[in-house]
Amino acid sequence: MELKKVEKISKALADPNRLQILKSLHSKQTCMYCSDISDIIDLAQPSISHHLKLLTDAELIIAEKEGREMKYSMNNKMIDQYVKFLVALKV
Amino acid sequence: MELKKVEKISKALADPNRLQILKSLHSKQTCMYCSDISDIIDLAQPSISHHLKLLTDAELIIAEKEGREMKYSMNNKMIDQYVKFLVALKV
DNA sequence: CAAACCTATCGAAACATTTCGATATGTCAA
DNA sequence: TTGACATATCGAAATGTTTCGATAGGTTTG
Repeated sequence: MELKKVEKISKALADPNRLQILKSLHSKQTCMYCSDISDIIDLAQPSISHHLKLLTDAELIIAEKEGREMKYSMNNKMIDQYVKFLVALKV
Repeated sequence: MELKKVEKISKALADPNRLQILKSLHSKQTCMYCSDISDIIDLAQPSISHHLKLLTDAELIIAEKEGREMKYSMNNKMIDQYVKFLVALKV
């Protein structure tokens, strides 16, 4: 994995609200809608949209349009790749 | 691992210079001194000191005083803990 | 089609991070 | 003890991130 990509993923993980979103996605064991996320995180709608964009751009989550809603799900593959890089970093 | 700690480690990993330091620590398969790091990274001395502090505070590297030099080495255990958190995040 | 709804984008304010020159602190060597 | 060296801290400028209100762009429902 490119350092640039590692940096992007690390940045995406470096925020309490975004970590909370990921934890919720995990605990729900399924996808979530924007409205679900509003219930969990105490931020205005544009802020939530912003955080979801950063997570999506880092490909940590996958966004799918479903009617007028957006469906978000965890991208396990990207976590695996990131983890692989980290493990390879060890001496 | 606490979310606060995950955030701190992620922040520490979210910078190209700090990633470069970690990669160098890995490739050298050993500890490094500040001066070694100056050779690799094109930043002023206070900036390098700052980056090393963030990595040390996140416990990704271990700093030891050795005479008037500082010796830095990778903290594999912290990487393991961070990785464990990430893997547990998957659905 | 119009109104209601969901999400994204814009612009700006608040806040955090990065960077460096200057300088302080601690350590060794003569 | 003094001078040279290694690293840390301070203060400030530049840059990046987070947040929100306002508003725009699609989509569904009546």
